[in-house]
Amino acid sequence: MTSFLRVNITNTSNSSPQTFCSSGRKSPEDVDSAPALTPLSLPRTRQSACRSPCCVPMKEADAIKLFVGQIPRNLEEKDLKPIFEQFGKIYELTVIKDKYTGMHKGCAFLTYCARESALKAQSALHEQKTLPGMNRPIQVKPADSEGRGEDRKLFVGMLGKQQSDEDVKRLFEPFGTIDECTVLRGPDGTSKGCAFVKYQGHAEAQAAISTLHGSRTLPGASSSLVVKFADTEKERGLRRMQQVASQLGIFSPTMTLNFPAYNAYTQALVQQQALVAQSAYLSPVATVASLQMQQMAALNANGIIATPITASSGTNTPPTISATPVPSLPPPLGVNGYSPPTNGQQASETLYTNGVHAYQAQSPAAALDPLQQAYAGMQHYTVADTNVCVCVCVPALGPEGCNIFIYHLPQEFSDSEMLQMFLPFGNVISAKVFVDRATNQSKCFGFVSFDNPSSAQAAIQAMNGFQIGMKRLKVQLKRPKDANRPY
DNA sequence: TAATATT
Repeated sequence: MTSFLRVNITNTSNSSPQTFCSSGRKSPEDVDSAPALTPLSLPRTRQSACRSPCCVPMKEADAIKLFVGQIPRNLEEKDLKPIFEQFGKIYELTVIKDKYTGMHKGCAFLTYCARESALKAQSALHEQKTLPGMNRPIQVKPADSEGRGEDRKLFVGMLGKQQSDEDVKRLFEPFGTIDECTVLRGPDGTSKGCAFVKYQGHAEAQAAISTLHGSRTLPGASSSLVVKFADTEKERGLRRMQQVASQLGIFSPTMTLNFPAYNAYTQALVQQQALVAQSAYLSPVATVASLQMQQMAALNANGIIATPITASSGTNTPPTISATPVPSLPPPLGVNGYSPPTNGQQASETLYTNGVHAYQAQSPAAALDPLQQAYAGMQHYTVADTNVCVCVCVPALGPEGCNIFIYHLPQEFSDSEMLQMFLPFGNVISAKVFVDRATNQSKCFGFVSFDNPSSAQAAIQAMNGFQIGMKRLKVQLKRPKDANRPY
Protein backbone atom coordinates (compact mmCIF):
# COMPACT_ATOMS: atom_id res chain seq x y z
CA MET A 1 0.00 0.00 0.00
CA THR A 2 2.65 2.50 0.89
CA SER A 3 5.45 1.22 -1.25
CA PHE A 4 4.64 3.58 -4.09
CA LEU A 5 4.98 6.47 -1.73
CA ARG A 6 8.40 5.48 -0.67
CA VAL A 7 9.88 5.29 -4.08
CA ASN A 8 8.71 8.71 -4.96
CA ILE A 9 9.64 10.68 -1.96
CA THR A 10 13.17 11.81 -1.92
CA ASN A 11 14.77 11.51 1.40
CA THR A 12 16.98 14.51 1.56
CA SER A 13 18.51 13.79 4.90
CA ASN A 14 21.38 11.52 5.57
CA SER A 15 20.50 8.39 7.43
CA SER A 16 21.99 8.38 10.84
CA PRO A 17 21.58 5.35 13.03
CA GLN A 18 18.17 5.22 14.58
CA THR A 19 17.47 4.47 18.14
CA PHE A 20 14.21 3.07 19.35
CA CYS A 21 12.62 2.97 22.71
CA SER A 22 10.79 -0.03 24.01
CA SER A 23 7.74 0.70 21.95
CA GLY A 24 9.78 0.85 18.79
CA ARG A 25 9.31 4.55 18.36
CA LYS A 26 12.06 6.84 17.38
CA SER A 27 13.74 8.98 19.92
CA PRO A 28 13.38 12.71 19.47
CA GLU A 29 16.98 13.29 18.49
CA ASP A 30 16.56 11.08 15.47
CA VAL A 31 13.33 12.25 14.02
CA ASP A 32 14.60 15.00 11.84
CA SER A 33 17.07 12.76 10.12
CA ALA A 34 14.93 9.67 10.00
CA PRO A 35 14.33 8.24 6.56
CA ALA A 36 10.79 7.94 5.35
CA LEU A 37 10.93 4.20 5.55
CA THR A 38 10.57 3.97 9.27
CA PRO A 39 8.41 1.00 10.20
CA LEU A 40 4.86 2.18 10.26
CA SER A 41 4.13 1.15 13.77
CA LEU A 42 3.06 4.49 15.06
CA PRO A 43 -0.46 4.74 16.35
CA ARG A 44 -2.95 7.26 15.03
CA THR A 45 -1.97 9.93 17.41
CA ARG A 46 0.76 10.50 19.84
CA GLN A 47 -1.05 8.43 22.41
CA SER A 48 0.70 5.20 23.12
CA ALA A 49 1.32 2.77 25.89
CA CYS A 50 4.88 3.94 26.30
CA ARG A 51 5.02 6.94 28.58
CA SER A 52 8.71 7.55 28.42
CA PRO A 53 9.73 11.01 27.28
CA CYS A 54 10.57 9.79 23.80
CA CYS A 55 6.98 8.74 23.28
CA VAL A 56 5.20 11.77 24.60
CA PRO A 57 6.24 14.47 22.21
CA MET A 58 5.76 18.04 23.18
CA LYS A 59 4.89 20.65 20.68
CA GLU A 60 6.35 24.09 20.66
CA ALA A 61 4.14 26.87 21.89
CA ASP A 62 4.16 28.47 18.48
CA ALA A 63 3.56 25.26 16.56
CA ILE A 64 1.33 25.57 13.52
CA LYS A 65 -1.54 23.27 12.77
CA LEU A 66 -1.51 22.52 9.08
CA PHE A 67 -4.35 21.61 6.84
CA VAL A 68 -3.43 18.99 4.26
CA GLY A 69 -5.63 18.67 1.22
CA GLN A 70 -5.76 16.53 -1.92
CA ILE A 71 -5.11 13.29 -0.13
CA PRO A 72 -6.27 10.13 -1.86
CA ARG A 73 -9.10 8.64 0.13
CA ASN A 74 -7.37 5.33 0.47
CA LEU A 75 -4.53 6.80 2.53
CA GLU A 76 -4.84 6.70 6.28
CA GLU A 77 -2.67 8.19 8.98
CA LYS A 78 -0.16 5.38 8.82
CA ASP A 79 0.26 5.90 5.10
CA LEU A 80 0.64 9.64 5.43
CA LYS A 81 3.12 9.65 8.25
CA PRO A 82 6.12 8.69 6.13
CA ILE A 83 5.42 11.53 3.79
CA PHE A 84 5.42 14.15 6.48
CA GLU A 85 7.93 12.70 8.90
CA GLN A 86 10.79 13.72 6.73
CA PHE A 87 10.24 17.30 7.76
CA GLY A 88 10.27 16.71 11.45
CA LYS A 89 8.66 14.99 14.36
CA ILE A 90 4.92 14.81 14.08
CA TYR A 91 2.91 15.80 17.10
CA GLU A 92 -0.46 14.89 15.66
CA LEU A 93 -1.81 13.74 12.34
CA THR A 94 -5.50 13.19 11.83
CA VAL A 95 -7.35 12.31 8.69
CA ILE A 96 -10.63 14.15 8.57
CA LYS A 97 -13.64 11.91 8.36
CA ASP A 98 -17.29 12.60 7.94
CA LYS A 99 -18.94 12.58 11.29
CA TYR A 100 -21.93 10.60 10.11
CA THR A 101 -20.61 8.25 7.51
CA GLY A 102 -17.02 7.99 8.64
CA MET A 103 -16.03 8.70 5.08
CA HIS A 104 -12.49 9.88 4.47
CA LYS A 105 -12.80 13.45 3.35
CA GLY A 106 -9.56 13.59 1.44
CA CYS A 107 -7.84 15.93 3.84
CA ALA A 108 -6.10 15.95 7.19
CA PHE A 109 -4.76 18.05 10.01
CA LEU A 110 -1.10 17.89 10.78
CA THR A 111 0.79 19.41 13.64
CA TYR A 112 4.54 19.10 13.96
CA CYS A 113 6.22 19.44 17.29
CA ALA A 114 8.31 22.21 15.82
CA ARG A 115 7.03 25.26 14.02
CA GLU A 116 10.02 25.05 11.73
CA SER A 117 9.01 21.58 10.56
CA ALA A 118 5.62 22.88 9.52
CA LEU A 119 7.18 25.67 7.51
CA LYS A 120 9.55 23.22 5.85
CA ALA A 121 6.76 20.84 4.99
CA GLN A 122 4.63 23.63 3.61
CA SER A 123 7.31 24.99 1.36
CA ALA A 124 8.39 21.56 0.16
CA LEU A 125 4.96 20.10 -0.45
CA HIS A 126 2.28 22.73 -0.91
CA GLU A 127 1.27 22.74 -4.56
CA GLN A 128 4.55 20.95 -5.27
CA LYS A 129 3.62 17.29 -5.36
CA THR A 130 0.63 15.30 -6.44
CA LEU A 131 -0.34 12.16 -4.62
CA PRO A 132 -1.21 9.09 -6.69
CA GLY A 133 -4.63 9.26 -8.19
CA MET A 134 -5.14 12.92 -7.50
CA ASN A 135 -5.39 15.38 -10.31
CA ARG A 136 -4.38 18.36 -8.27
CA PRO A 137 -1.32 18.96 -6.16
CA ILE A 138 -1.29 18.41 -2.43
CA GLN A 139 -2.23 21.34 -0.22
CA VAL A 140 -0.22 22.01 2.90
CA LYS A 141 -1.05 25.24 4.64
CA PRO A 142 -2.05 26.56 8.02
CA ALA A 143 -5.50 25.34 9.00
CA ASP A 144 -8.30 27.85 9.06
CA SER A 145 -8.40 27.48 12.80
CA GLU A 146 -4.90 28.91 12.96
CA GLY A 147 -5.78 32.34 11.84
CA ARG A 148 -8.37 34.41 10.14
CA GLY A 149 -10.96 32.35 8.41
CA GLU A 150 -13.18 33.29 5.55
CA ASP A 151 -13.45 36.97 6.27
CA ARG A 152 -10.80 37.77 3.70
CA LYS A 153 -11.98 35.58 0.89
CA LEU A 154 -14.05 36.95 -1.95
CA PHE A 155 -16.30 35.34 -4.46
CA VAL A 156 -16.06 37.02 -7.82
CA GLY A 157 -18.90 36.44 -10.21
CA MET A 158 -19.74 37.53 -13.72
CA LEU A 159 -16.30 37.10 -15.12
CA GLY A 160 -15.88 36.44 -18.81
CA LYS A 161 -14.96 32.93 -19.83
CA GLN A 162 -11.63 34.17 -21.10
CA GLN A 163 -10.33 35.72 -17.92
CA SER A 164 -7.44 33.83 -16.37
CA ASP A 165 -6.21 33.68 -12.80
CA GLU A 166 -3.68 36.30 -13.76
CA ASP A 167 -6.29 38.63 -15.22
CA VAL A 168 -8.32 38.43 -12.06
CA LYS A 169 -5.27 38.91 -9.93
CA ARG A 170 -4.35 42.08 -11.81
CA LEU A 171 -7.83 43.40 -11.26
CA PHE A 172 -7.74 42.79 -7.52
CA GLU A 173 -4.12 43.52 -6.71
CA PRO A 174 -4.56 47.24 -6.20
CA PHE A 175 -6.51 46.62 -3.01
CA GLY A 176 -4.01 44.51 -1.17
CA THR A 177 -1.78 41.50 -1.14
CA ILE A 178 -3.44 38.47 -2.63
CA ASP A 179 -2.85 35.08 -1.02
CA GLU A 180 -4.78 32.99 -3.48
CA CYS A 181 -6.60 33.68 -6.69
CA THR A 182 -8.37 30.93 -8.58
CA VAL A 183 -10.78 31.01 -11.46
CA LEU A 184 -13.24 28.14 -11.13
CA ARG A 185 -13.13 25.76 -14.01
CA GLY A 186 -15.06 22.74 -15.11
CA PRO A 187 -13.43 19.39 -15.78
CA ASP A 188 -12.67 20.46 -19.33
CA GLY A 189 -10.87 23.55 -18.14
CA THR A 190 -13.59 25.95 -19.17
CA SER A 191 -14.01 28.86 -16.83
CA LYS A 192 -17.19 28.85 -14.81
CA GLY A 193 -17.15 32.61 -14.96
CA CYS A 194 -16.32 33.08 -11.34
CA ALA A 195 -13.33 33.05 -9.05
CA PHE A 196 -12.13 33.13 -5.49
CA VAL A 197 -9.73 35.79 -4.34
CA LYS A 198 -8.16 35.65 -0.91
CA TYR A 199 -6.46 38.68 0.56
CA GLN A 200 -4.22 38.73 3.56
CA GLY A 201 -6.70 40.75 5.50
CA HIS A 202 -10.35 41.63 5.81
CA ALA A 203 -9.91 45.33 5.10
CA GLU A 204 -8.37 44.75 1.70
CA ALA A 205 -11.21 42.43 0.78
CA GLN A 206 -13.74 45.01 1.89
CA ALA A 207 -12.00 47.67 -0.15
CA ALA A 208 -12.12 45.50 -3.25
CA ILE A 209 -15.83 44.95 -2.78
CA SER A 210 -16.51 48.64 -2.37
CA THR A 211 -14.66 49.58 -5.49
CA LEU A 212 -15.19 46.69 -7.85
CA HIS A 213 -18.62 45.28 -7.19
CA GLY A 214 -20.90 46.25 -10.02
CA SER A 215 -18.27 48.61 -11.34
CA ARG A 216 -18.08 47.21 -14.86
CA THR A 217 -19.28 44.49 -17.16
CA LEU A 218 -16.53 42.26 -18.40
CA PRO A 219 -16.43 41.11 -22.01
CA GLY A 220 -18.44 37.95 -22.35
CA ALA A 221 -20.30 38.47 -19.10
CA SER A 222 -24.05 38.91 -19.04
CA SER A 223 -24.10 41.28 -16.13
CA SER A 224 -21.88 43.57 -14.14
CA LEU A 225 -19.07 42.23 -12.01
CA VAL A 226 -20.04 40.64 -8.72
CA VAL A 227 -17.66 40.93 -5.79
CA LYS A 228 -18.69 39.72 -2.39
CA PHE A 229 -17.44 37.75 0.54
CA ALA A 230 -17.36 34.06 -0.19
CA ASP A 231 -19.88 31.84 1.50
CA THR A 232 -18.92 30.52 4.86
CA GLU A 233 -18.92 26.79 5.30
CA LYS A 234 -22.35 27.02 6.85
CA GLU A 235 -23.72 29.01 3.96
CA ARG A 236 -22.23 26.58 1.52
CA GLY A 237 -23.97 23.72 3.20
CA LEU A 238 -27.24 25.55 3.03
CA ARG A 239 -26.73 26.39 -0.61
CA ARG A 240 -25.97 22.80 -1.45
CA MET A 241 -28.98 21.57 0.40
CA GLN A 242 -31.21 24.01 -1.33
CA GLN A 243 -29.84 22.88 -4.64
CA VAL A 244 -30.46 19.27 -3.84
CA ALA A 245 -33.87 20.14 -2.50
CA SER A 246 -34.85 21.93 -5.65
CA GLN A 247 -33.46 19.14 -7.77
CA LEU A 248 -35.43 16.60 -5.83
CA GLY A 249 -38.38 18.91 -5.99
CA ILE A 250 -39.82 17.63 -2.77
CA PHE A 251 -38.35 19.53 0.09
CA SER A 252 -39.13 23.08 0.89
CA PRO A 253 -36.29 25.16 2.27
CA THR A 254 -38.22 25.35 5.51
CA MET A 255 -38.31 21.62 5.79
CA THR A 256 -34.66 21.43 5.00
CA LEU A 257 -33.90 23.76 7.84
CA ASN A 258 -36.12 21.98 10.28
CA PHE A 259 -34.73 18.52 9.98
CA PRO A 260 -31.18 18.21 11.18
CA ALA A 261 -31.07 14.56 10.26
CA TYR A 262 -32.10 15.39 6.77
CA ASN A 263 -29.40 18.00 6.63
CA ALA A 264 -26.87 15.40 7.52
CA TYR A 265 -28.22 13.16 4.88
CA THR A 266 -28.16 15.64 2.06
CA GLN A 267 -24.73 16.75 3.14
CA ALA A 268 -23.52 13.23 2.78
CA LEU A 269 -25.28 12.88 -0.53
CA VAL A 270 -23.82 15.98 -1.96
CA GLN A 271 -20.34 15.20 -0.84
CA GLN A 272 -20.54 11.82 -2.39
CA GLN A 273 -22.15 13.11 -5.50
CA ALA A 274 -19.26 15.44 -6.06
CA LEU A 275 -16.86 12.58 -5.64
CA VAL A 276 -18.66 10.37 -8.06
CA ALA A 277 -19.07 13.09 -10.62
CA GLN A 278 -15.37 13.78 -10.38
CA SER A 279 -14.61 10.21 -11.25
CA ALA A 280 -16.24 10.73 -14.63
CA TYR A 281 -18.57 7.97 -13.57
CA LEU A 282 -21.72 9.85 -14.33
CA SER A 283 -23.02 12.13 -16.95
CA PRO A 284 -22.62 15.71 -15.83
CA VAL A 285 -26.04 16.39 -17.25
CA ALA A 286 -28.79 14.84 -15.24
CA THR A 287 -32.50 14.84 -15.41
CA VAL A 288 -34.31 15.37 -12.18
CA ALA A 289 -35.17 11.70 -12.01
CA SER A 290 -31.72 10.48 -12.81
CA LEU A 291 -30.15 12.89 -10.41
CA GLN A 292 -32.07 11.35 -7.59
CA MET A 293 -30.86 7.97 -8.54
CA GLN A 294 -27.35 9.24 -8.85
CA GLN A 295 -27.49 10.70 -5.43
CA MET A 296 -28.66 7.46 -3.99
CA ALA A 297 -26.07 5.57 -5.87
CA ALA A 298 -23.49 8.20 -5.22
CA LEU A 299 -23.08 6.83 -1.76
CA ASN A 300 -20.92 4.33 -3.53
CA ALA A 301 -17.81 6.19 -2.98
CA ASN A 302 -17.22 4.55 0.36
CA GLY A 303 -16.19 1.61 -1.72
CA ILE A 304 -18.81 -0.44 0.04
CA ILE A 305 -21.65 -0.43 -2.37
CA ALA A 306 -21.80 -2.75 -5.29
CA THR A 307 -24.03 -0.96 -7.69
CA PRO A 308 -22.57 -0.09 -11.03
CA ILE A 309 -24.19 2.84 -12.69
CA THR A 310 -24.52 3.22 -16.36
CA ALA A 311 -24.35 6.90 -17.02
CA SER A 312 -26.86 8.42 -19.31
CA SER A 313 -25.35 9.94 -22.36
CA GLY A 314 -28.31 12.08 -23.24
CA THR A 315 -30.37 14.36 -21.10
CA ASN A 316 -33.52 12.31 -21.15
CA THR A 317 -32.33 8.82 -20.69
CA PRO A 318 -32.52 7.80 -17.09
CA PRO A 319 -29.48 5.94 -15.94
CA THR A 320 -29.95 2.32 -15.21
CA ILE A 321 -28.83 0.85 -11.99
CA SER A 322 -27.99 -2.74 -12.25
CA ALA A 323 -27.98 -5.06 -9.33
CA THR A 324 -26.08 -7.63 -11.29
CA PRO A 325 -22.62 -8.27 -9.93
CA VAL A 326 -19.92 -7.25 -12.28
CA PRO A 327 -17.13 -9.77 -12.41
CA SER A 328 -14.64 -7.61 -14.19
CA LEU A 329 -14.31 -3.97 -15.03
CA PRO A 330 -17.05 -2.95 -17.38
CA PRO A 331 -16.25 -0.17 -19.80
CA PRO A 332 -16.93 2.94 -17.75
CA LEU A 333 -17.99 6.13 -19.30
CA GLY A 334 -15.28 7.12 -21.70
CA VAL A 335 -13.83 10.56 -21.44
CA ASN A 336 -12.29 11.98 -24.54
CA GLY A 337 -12.01 8.53 -25.90
CA TYR A 338 -9.90 7.45 -22.99
CA SER A 339 -10.29 3.98 -21.63
CA PRO A 340 -9.04 3.41 -18.13
CA PRO A 341 -6.40 0.87 -17.36
CA THR A 342 -7.86 -2.35 -16.09
CA ASN A 343 -5.04 -2.71 -13.66
CA GLY A 344 -5.36 -0.16 -10.92
CA GLN A 345 -1.77 -0.70 -9.88
CA GLN A 346 -0.13 0.68 -12.90
CA ALA A 347 -0.61 4.32 -12.19
CA SER A 348 0.94 4.26 -8.77
CA GLU A 349 4.64 4.27 -9.21
CA THR A 350 5.14 7.39 -11.20
CA LEU A 351 2.37 9.73 -10.27
CA TYR A 352 3.91 11.34 -7.29
CA THR A 353 6.20 14.09 -8.41
CA ASN A 354 4.69 16.68 -10.66
CA GLY A 355 7.83 16.90 -12.70
CA VAL A 356 7.62 13.30 -13.79
CA HIS A 357 3.93 12.87 -14.01
CA ALA A 358 2.92 9.76 -15.83
CA TYR A 359 -0.25 11.50 -16.81
CA GLN A 360 -0.88 15.17 -17.29
CA ALA A 361 -2.62 16.91 -14.48
CA GLN A 362 -6.36 16.98 -15.08
CA SER A 363 -6.07 14.15 -17.53
CA PRO A 364 -8.94 11.72 -17.57
CA ALA A 365 -6.57 9.08 -16.33
CA ALA A 366 -5.82 11.03 -13.23
CA ALA A 367 -9.50 11.37 -12.50
CA LEU A 368 -10.15 7.68 -12.65
CA ASP A 369 -8.59 6.45 -9.49
CA PRO A 370 -11.78 6.85 -7.48
CA LEU A 371 -13.48 4.90 -10.17
CA GLN A 372 -11.04 2.08 -9.81
CA GLN A 373 -11.66 2.16 -6.12
CA ALA A 374 -15.36 2.04 -6.66
CA TYR A 375 -14.99 -1.02 -8.80
CA ALA A 376 -12.70 -2.63 -6.30
CA GLY A 377 -15.30 -2.05 -3.62
CA MET A 378 -17.92 -3.43 -5.93
CA GLN A 379 -16.20 -6.73 -6.35
CA HIS A 380 -15.50 -6.93 -2.68
CA TYR A 381 -19.13 -6.42 -1.99
CA THR A 382 -20.26 -8.97 -4.50
CA VAL A 383 -18.45 -11.63 -2.56
CA ALA A 384 -19.78 -10.37 0.75
CA ASP A 385 -23.30 -10.25 -0.56
CA THR A 386 -23.17 -13.84 -1.64
CA ASN A 387 -22.17 -14.77 1.85
CA VAL A 388 -24.88 -12.68 3.38
CA CYS A 389 -27.54 -14.24 1.21
CA VAL A 390 -26.40 -17.70 2.09
CA CYS A 391 -25.65 -17.31 5.74
CA VAL A 392 -27.80 -14.58 7.15
CA CYS A 393 -31.45 -15.33 6.97
CA VAL A 394 -32.69 -13.40 9.95
CA PRO A 395 -31.45 -9.83 10.23
CA ALA A 396 -30.46 -8.62 13.65
CA LEU A 397 -33.21 -6.82 15.48
CA GLY A 398 -32.75 -3.72 17.55
CA PRO A 399 -34.79 -2.96 20.64
CA GLU A 400 -38.42 -2.02 20.28
CA GLY A 401 -38.78 1.31 18.50
CA CYS A 402 -35.39 1.00 16.83
CA ASN A 403 -36.45 -1.03 13.84
CA ILE A 404 -37.94 0.50 10.76
CA PHE A 405 -39.76 -0.89 7.80
CA ILE A 406 -39.00 0.52 4.37
CA TYR A 407 -41.24 -0.07 1.40
CA HIS A 408 -41.05 1.03 -2.24
CA LEU A 409 -37.34 0.63 -2.42
CA PRO A 410 -35.96 0.75 -5.92
CA GLN A 411 -35.81 -2.72 -7.37
CA GLU A 412 -32.09 -2.37 -7.68
CA PHE A 413 -31.40 -1.57 -4.06
CA SER A 414 -29.79 -4.29 -2.08
CA ASP A 415 -28.76 -4.36 1.56
CA SER A 416 -25.78 -2.16 1.02
CA GLU A 417 -27.59 0.61 -0.79
CA MET A 418 -30.24 0.66 1.86
CA LEU A 419 -27.62 0.61 4.59
CA GLN A 420 -25.88 3.59 3.05
CA MET A 421 -29.15 5.40 2.75
CA PHE A 422 -29.82 5.11 6.48
CA LEU A 423 -26.33 5.41 7.88
CA PRO A 424 -26.59 9.17 8.32
CA PHE A 425 -29.26 8.73 10.96
CA GLY A 426 -27.32 6.66 13.41
CA ASN A 427 -25.70 3.37 14.15
CA VAL A 428 -27.22 0.79 11.91
CA ILE A 429 -27.29 -2.67 13.44
CA SER A 430 -28.66 -4.32 10.37
CA ALA A 431 -30.12 -3.52 6.99
CA LYS A 432 -31.91 -6.21 5.10
CA VAL A 433 -33.71 -6.03 1.82
CA PHE A 434 -36.07 -8.93 1.32
CA VAL A 435 -35.38 -11.01 -1.69
CA ASP A 436 -37.55 -13.45 -3.58
CA ARG A 437 -35.98 -16.86 -3.18
CA ALA A 438 -36.98 -18.09 -6.59
CA THR A 439 -35.90 -15.12 -8.65
CA ASN A 440 -33.34 -13.58 -6.31
CA GLN A 441 -35.05 -10.28 -7.01
CA SER A 442 -35.66 -7.68 -4.37
CA LYS A 443 -39.18 -7.55 -3.02
CA CYS A 444 -38.67 -3.81 -2.74
CA PHE A 445 -39.01 -3.71 0.99
CA GLY A 446 -36.67 -4.19 3.86
CA PHE A 447 -35.85 -3.49 7.47
CA VAL A 448 -33.25 -1.34 9.07
CA SER A 449 -32.39 -1.56 12.76
CA PHE A 450 -30.72 1.17 14.74
CA ASP A 451 -29.28 0.96 18.21
CA ASN A 452 -31.62 3.60 19.56
CA PRO A 453 -35.14 4.89 18.94
CA SER A 454 -34.12 8.46 18.14
CA SER A 455 -32.16 7.36 15.12
CA ALA A 456 -35.13 5.37 13.92
CA GLN A 457 -37.40 8.37 14.38
CA ALA A 458 -34.97 10.64 12.59
CA ALA A 459 -34.82 8.21 9.70
CA ILE A 460 -38.58 8.00 9.48
CA GLN A 461 -38.94 11.74 9.73
CA ALA A 462 -36.47 12.40 6.96
CA MET A 463 -37.01 9.49 4.64
CA ASN A 464 -40.70 8.67 4.72
CA GLY A 465 -42.04 9.94 1.43
CA PHE A 466 -38.58 10.39 -0.01
CA GLN A 467 -38.93 10.21 -3.74
CA ILE A 468 -36.73 7.92 -5.74
CA GLY A 469 -37.48 7.79 -9.40
CA MET A 470 -41.22 7.31 -9.71
CA LYS A 471 -41.69 5.95 -6.23
CA ARG A 472 -41.80 7.39 -2.78
CA LEU A 473 -40.39 5.50 0.13
CA LYS A 474 -42.69 4.37 2.87
CA VAL A 475 -40.73 4.41 6.08
CA GLN A 476 -42.30 3.54 9.41
CA LEU A 477 -41.60 1.70 12.60
CA LYS A 478 -41.53 -2.01 12.21
CA ARG A 479 -44.51 -3.56 13.90
CA PRO A 480 -43.63 -5.59 16.96
CA LYS A 481 -43.52 -9.27 16.31
CA ASP A 482 -46.74 -10.15 18.07
CA ALA A 483 -48.53 -7.52 16.05
CA ASN A 484 -47.52 -9.21 12.82
CA ARG A 485 -50.21 -11.80 13.17
CA PRO A 486 -53.26 -9.91 14.29
CA TYR A 487 -55.43 -13.03 14.33
C1' DT B 1 -21.89 32.94 -10.59
C1' DA B 2 -20.15 28.83 -5.76
C1' DA B 3 -15.66 25.52 -4.69
C1' DT B 4 -11.21 19.75 -3.31
C1' DA B 5 -11.43 19.18 1.74
C1' DT B 6 -11.16 22.70 7.86
C1' DT B 7 -11.72 18.18 13.68
